[in-house]
Amino acid sequence: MNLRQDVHTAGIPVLCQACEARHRGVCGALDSDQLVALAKASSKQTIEPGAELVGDMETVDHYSNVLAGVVKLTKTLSDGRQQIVGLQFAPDFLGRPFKTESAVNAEAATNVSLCSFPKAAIERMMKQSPELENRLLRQTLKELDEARDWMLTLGRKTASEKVASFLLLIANHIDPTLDEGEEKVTFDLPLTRADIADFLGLTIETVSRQFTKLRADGVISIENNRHVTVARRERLEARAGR
Amino acid sequence: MNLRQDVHTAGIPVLCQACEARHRGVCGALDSDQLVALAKASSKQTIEPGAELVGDMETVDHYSNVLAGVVKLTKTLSDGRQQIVGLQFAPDFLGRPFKTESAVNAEAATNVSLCSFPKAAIERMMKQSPELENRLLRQTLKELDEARDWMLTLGRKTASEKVASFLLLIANHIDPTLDEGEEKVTFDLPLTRADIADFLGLTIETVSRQFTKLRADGVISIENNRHVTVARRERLEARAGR
DNA sequence: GGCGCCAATTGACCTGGATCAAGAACCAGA
DNA sequence: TCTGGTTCTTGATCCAGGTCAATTGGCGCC
Repeated sequence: MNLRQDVHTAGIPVLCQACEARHRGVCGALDSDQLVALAKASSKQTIEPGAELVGDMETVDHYSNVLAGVVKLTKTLSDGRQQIVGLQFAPDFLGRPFKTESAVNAEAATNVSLCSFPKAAIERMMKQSPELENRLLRQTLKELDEARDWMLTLGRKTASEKVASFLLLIANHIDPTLDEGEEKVTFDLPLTRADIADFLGLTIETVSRQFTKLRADGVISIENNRHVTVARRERLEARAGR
Repeated sequence: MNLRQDVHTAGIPVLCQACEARHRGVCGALDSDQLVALAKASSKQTIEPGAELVGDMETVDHYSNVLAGVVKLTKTLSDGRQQIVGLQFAPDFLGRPFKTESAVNAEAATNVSLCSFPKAAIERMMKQSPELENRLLRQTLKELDEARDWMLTLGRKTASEKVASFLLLIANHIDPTLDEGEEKVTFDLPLTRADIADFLGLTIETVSRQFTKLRADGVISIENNRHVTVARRERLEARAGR
């Protein structure tokens, strides 16, 4: 985590080396001239939980890479009902090419650090570099796959399956290296109960009750409301539905 | 509709002119040499409702353009619960670049006519033509926007809001020219009640009851279970939630 | 026309998750 | 260490939508 910050604060135009290392950032697609140009235009910023990054219907003038933390993408009905339609983890790209207005609200769920570029700079480079466009296409396809997976969860799973699915999703994102295998996993929840409810299409009370049930059944334990230990991942997977 | 078939049966390498005319097909991105090559490799096919186009987890060896009809993309849990995660209308592109296996099931909802190409041919052209990749990126972004819109519907809307949203979605797709304005609209439902239920995350009984209610309230009328007339679109919109 | 089949509707009842209302735990600041 | 606000949990009740069970309607076929 500190490594990433160093890359940026050092002021050297190796911008987004960290993103590249994780194989999904957009900057690795550029040649060194382009990188220098982009480095000049880019800026790193740190954001507090709850801060709004991009307002719904707002004109967007920059794109960003998530360097650390979790960003939630939400949609809201006029009466206040809210749904989280996506979670962006490092090193995801943030922004909607080819549209000036965002259809979603982007908000920091945890402390977030971002590297952002003016919209115009990225769009200029997209025209020059097909490789950059290719990366954006891959990331977009990945997000589409994730969105469709989640539609199955939202439309057809029960509350307890939803909560189990959510925990697995977080577990897999926090440390993708131990994806398979590893029976026991530990992580901090990046979302509050209210956020989790908005992600799952449930109420906070239902989420809380499901956590209680999982605790009672010895599947997980929770300390300080955030720090989760999954005792037996296989049992969570069984509950998540296949 | 017959126009499109003529383009293909005529055997002339102006393949997918029809797609191009609708501004979203992929073929317009190619130069004439490429079009000739693609025309040789492509084949037009007509498919009956209910026929499976792409099985879940199946290896995919071709991509297609939807020329007419509606294709449903579904996901299914092991116990049979099903969710429609996308509807593809003409001239949408069908296929998942950069992956050999499909994560969804594709099935004809109505009579469908397709123009399909071998995977390899498209992928070769994608490398040559950045314009083609650009079109795929735009289509994918559009699908992502639609998926996220639908997540809000699945997670947070009531049954009656869901049904109203669905009717508007179909109405807007059937004839996009009369998008705004036009108080009265008429169209054939491309989906059965069971399909609609799977799209909305409801049961057929609930869908049916909501239709009955809309009929009783004079918002719509239905003939032969498929032919829908929306009497007052504005009232539907009010019910769909904003 | 009558018959069989499947899709859609309708009704009666049940239940998972929402709602409403207290508490308990957590945490920041003094 | 207390104190006040926020977040989380727990309990009691309610209701939208699911489940189960007929009935009706559309349509092709004999």
